[in-house]
Parts: sequence; structure tokens; C-alpha cells
Amino acid sequence: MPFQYEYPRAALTVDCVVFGVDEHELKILLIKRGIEPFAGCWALPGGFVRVDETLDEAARRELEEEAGLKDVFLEQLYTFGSLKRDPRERVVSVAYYALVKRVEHHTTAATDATDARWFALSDLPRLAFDHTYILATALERLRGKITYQPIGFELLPPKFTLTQLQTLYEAVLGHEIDKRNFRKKVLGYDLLIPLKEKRREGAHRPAQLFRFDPVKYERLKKKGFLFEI
Amino acid sequence: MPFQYEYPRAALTVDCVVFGVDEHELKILLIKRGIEPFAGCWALPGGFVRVDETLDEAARRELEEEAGLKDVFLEQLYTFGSLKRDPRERVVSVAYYALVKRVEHHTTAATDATDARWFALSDLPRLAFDHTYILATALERLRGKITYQPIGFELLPPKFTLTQLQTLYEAVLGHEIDKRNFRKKVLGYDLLIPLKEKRREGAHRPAQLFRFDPVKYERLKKKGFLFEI
DNA sequence: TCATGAAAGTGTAAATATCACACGAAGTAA
DNA sequence: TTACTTCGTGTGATATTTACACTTTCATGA
Repeated sequence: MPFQYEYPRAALTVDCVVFGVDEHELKILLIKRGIEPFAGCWALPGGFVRVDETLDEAARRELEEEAGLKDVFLEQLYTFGSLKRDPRERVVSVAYYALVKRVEHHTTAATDATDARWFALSDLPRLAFDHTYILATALERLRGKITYQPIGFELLPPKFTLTQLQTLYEAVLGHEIDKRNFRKKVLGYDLLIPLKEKRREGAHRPAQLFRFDPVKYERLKKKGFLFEI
Repeated sequence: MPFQYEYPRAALTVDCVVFGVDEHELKILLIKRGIEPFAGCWALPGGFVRVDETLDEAARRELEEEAGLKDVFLEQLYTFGSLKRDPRERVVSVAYYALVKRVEHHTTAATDATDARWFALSDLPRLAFDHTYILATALERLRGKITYQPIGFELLPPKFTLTQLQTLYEAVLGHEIDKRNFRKKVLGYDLLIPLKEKRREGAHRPAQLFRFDPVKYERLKKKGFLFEI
């Protein structure tokens, strides 16, 4: 370092792209901003990082405060640091993405008076700041990740059918998958434990329920196991 | 947001994990720290982010100032935000990784009076802060990335032989690869342009030189092309 | 000039993985 | 009992991956 500067400081935020699956569609959770800048505009849940919390903690805190979400899958995505992201001043944002099970059960009433809503990808509103860009980055990451790591289960309830799982993959990846080949492959990894029957959708043949086995997954991972769909 | 806080600010740094290949080994560039904390200790090149530069700009500036490196492949890795990373105060660090061509030509003399050196992975010194952890994260990322994106070329001189390329992959991935299968696969992507002969290592048959074609790569990428080694 | 040493360069057959594809079974409701 | 809808299953054709060994080319030095 040729010269010595006083340590500069930057305002630091976290922003979370929250994915959920509702029937046959991939959805994103957005919050309506109450204050300027971009008051009244939809935005990713997020906020300033406090000095006494880690980035992960900040992301989880904001998810709970703004969206009433706890215990979700959460992973750091990317850090956005353009100079003019925020009109107020220079703000650096560490973006995360989260995967939420059971979108239908997550009542937005759980959030304290904040206006939160799930949006389909095809029906996104204009977003505050550079959040459209962050969202696009997260989607790209999710599509990549889901094909080589078994994280799809994080978007489903703990007990699910193979049809649900396939529908989820089709929603995320945006193309159809052959039913027989999909089942052969997924079951071949031996990560799903069959449970008892289920009679979803009343009038049809009931489908076998499965749950994901995280213990088996950890064991296989240590042996250099490769997942791919 | 239930309450209103004054925006907290955090000291922000960038740190760069610089990879290079020297003969048959993957190496890392480290800087000897001149000042406290960790004075005299080896560390990743990096430093504070100024308020009027983006994160990428800060990383490139530090690489040039501390290591005399310009025009390298650079990509954001991860942002580290534990509370006690830095003994002085809470410092959040955005880590990058860089890939450098021609390690042998990069004289550390180019760096202005800083003590910079290449270290083999098997011969790493104790590092300042949490830099050992950052380095491990970068290595994991490089190993993953190199198998599904053609970034290996960034670690070789502009003209290289297939044996060099294979040796590089073996160094990064840590296992041997079959020569015929490797060549078949790499040439199959049609990203390498053959040049003229070369007579490295005196007394043997000269090897064909190639260069990577970034234009072809961009074209293929747009058509949803998949690379894998 | 010829013999030697060392890396470069090349093809094929077996094994494995992927893909395309259609119908009987199981349940509910009318 | 019939109609309807979703669940669940296997095979053969094709493409990809893997394992494997010898000849070529050059420089050197006897």
C-alpha cells in the first residue's frame, strides 16, 4: 500500500430473493416499501446490517421481520457494489437467496403489518433499486444449482410425491421432463425415503409420499458423490 | 421494518486469491504485511474499498498496487462477514479470485517495494486474518468452475500446448486424466485454434501450439452451449 | 550417421448412460 | 358399473464415456 488512508466505511445492506413454489409456478416474495426512496414500490426483503450481527444473521433477521419467515434454506448469492445503486448514498448490498417450503401455508398475515406478496415470475412488478437485476442473478443461480445439488426438496413440504418434485423441477428449469426417466434418476440416488399413501386431488389414484433423507445425503457427499438432474 | 435505525456503516475490504500455474503446480500469490495487525505475516492481496469505486475496481486497484498485476481474469467469490475477522473492528470483506497467465514472467520486482511471493498449495505459510479459510473457499470454487467453464486458458500463456493444458487441469483437480480422452474432448469443443510448432524441452518431438478463441466461445455460449471436462 | 531417449500424437472396442416412448392399475364420483 | 384422472412402470435404440498401447518426431551424443 503506497499511501495510508483512513478506513472508509460504507452503508451495508442485505437483500433476499425468496423463492417458493405454488402449484405449478415458481414465485418470488416481495415487500411493498413504506418509506422513501421508492416508497410504494415493491422490493426484495432486506435492510441494513447492524454492526453486531453477521451477514447471515442480518439476512435471517430481515426475513423474519419483513416476511415472517424462519428456518428457511438460505445461501449467499453475490455482493452488489455499484456506486449509484441507492440514490441516498453509496450502499453495498450482500444478496442472499432463500428457498421456502409450503408457500400456500405462509400467510402474509404473519408479517407485522408489512405488505408482502408472492409474485409469479411472469407477473413481476417494477422493483426498487437494482432489485430486478439481483432477482435475475438469483434465478440464474437457482437454475444452475438445482441441477447439480439436491436442493429442490427445500421448496417442497417435508412429505411430497414424485410428481410434485418433477413439477417443481419443470417450473424452475422451464421445460418438461420425461416422467419415467425422471423417476429412475431421482430414485437411483437413493436419497428419498418412501412413506405411506396419500390421496391428493380426491378422485384419482393416490400417490406414494417420500421424504428427503439429509443424513444419507451428508454421508454420500463425503464420498465425493455427484448429483445431477 | 418495525423500527428505524440510523444507517450503520462497516469498514469494507476486498481480498484477492490469485492463482497461477508454474510447471506442474498450482500456486497462490501472497503479500507480506508491513503493518499491524499481523505485521510480518503473509496475507492475501487486498485492502479497503474507497467510497468512489466499485468492488471490482477496488479489487483491480489492489492487485495492481500490491502485486503489479493488470488485466487478469477476476471474479467475485464470496463475502465474509464474521464479527471477529479483524481484531481492530468489524470489517466485512468481499473476496475475489484471480487467474494469472505466465507466473514465471511475473517478477515480483514489478510490485512497488512490497514483499510478494508465489506459494505452492502444499507449502502455504500461516496467513493473516481468516485468509486461510478464504483461500480454501476459492480453491473449492476454482475446482468446480474449471470443470464446467473454459477458464483454464486464463492460467496459461496465450499460446500453449495440449499437454500444458492437461497438466494444468491435473494440477487444479488433483488427479490424472487420460491423454487421448482429454484431447478428444477438448478439441471437440472447437474452441482451440492450432498455430505453428514449438520445441519446448529441447530433445523431444515438438508440440502443436494452440490459442483459445474467445469469439467462438461467446458465439457458442449464446446458443446454450455446455462445456465440461 | 545411427542408436537412444523422451515427449507428442493417434483409434477402437466395451461399458455405461441417456433418451424416447405407451399402457395397465388404482382410486373417486356419478 | 362406468367414466375419468392421475400413478406407476420397462425396454430397445442411440450417444457418451472409459480404458488402453504403439508409432512419430526431434535432439543428443556415441
